Amino acid sequence: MPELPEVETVRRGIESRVVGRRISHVEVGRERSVRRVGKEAVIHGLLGATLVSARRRGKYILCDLDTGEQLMIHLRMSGRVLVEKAGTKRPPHTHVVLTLAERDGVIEEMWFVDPRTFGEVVVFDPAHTAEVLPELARLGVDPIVDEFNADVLARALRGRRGALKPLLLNQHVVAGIGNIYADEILHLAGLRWNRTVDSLSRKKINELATHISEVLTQAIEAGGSTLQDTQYVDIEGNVGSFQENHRVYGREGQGCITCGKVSIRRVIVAGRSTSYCPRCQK
DNA sequence: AACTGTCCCTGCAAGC
DNA sequence: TGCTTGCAGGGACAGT
Repeated sequence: MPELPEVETVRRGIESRVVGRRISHVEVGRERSVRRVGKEAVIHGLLGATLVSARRRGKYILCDLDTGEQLMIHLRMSGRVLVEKAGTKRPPHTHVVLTLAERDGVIEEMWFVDPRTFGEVVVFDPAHTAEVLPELARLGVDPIVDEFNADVLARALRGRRGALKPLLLNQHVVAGIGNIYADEILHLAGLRWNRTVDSLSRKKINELATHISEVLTQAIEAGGSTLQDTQYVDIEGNVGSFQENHRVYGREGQGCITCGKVSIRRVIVAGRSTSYCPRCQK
């Protein structure tokens, strides 16, 4: 499922393949994908526009357009962005198609594909960001885009109650971590999902900050994680490889890579499947 | 204010 | 074999 590393990989793909291209045609096949502002705003806002940048904040991709408006793409659970030559057979659930004006004799299309339709494509005036995308202002620190270290993490966690894993999943605390990377980070940090913030020594916070940066950076380098359902692929259709480095996620019942002594256990925390080593994570 | 549980949706795998 | 059921989960929202 797309979390920060997968979204960053898609962002880089958009940056290299779509930024600088003028949009000559727009198709919206399923209105649910554009539910926030509606079909007309998306078509009218994108037609004739050129993407001038592709940024990311948490799991949100934000592109500036030369018209002054912005394009936001959120993949949620099953969203994919693909670029293919015009005329290529589109996969099922291709809900938004942007035709990119001819270049070097080739016409390409950017597809937004999303079987489960949780994802979104939004076009909006940045002057109205607070009304259209109020959640953007509430996003916490992005460990890759923003300056991120133990002090920043300590500040983000200050005053927070409850278990550590739900806090890592809370986009208002740290933006971009989802279920897979939360489990991977906690295993590397030797911390169990139910630890509370006030039980963490300064040394543990330092380690946690280091592991957040490390795991996300390494996962970006690996092109993200593609699970068995192979939902996630990058803009060229390639799978990621970080799943080969997963230490706990999806390894229930298998031996812990760190201690080799006990099996990875799985419980449900905050409605999410959670894998951990009962020996290495305290 | 900040926490937890429910819902949205489809594809896939397990079980009868 | 072919159906039903459960599971996957990001984030908004309602309820506490």
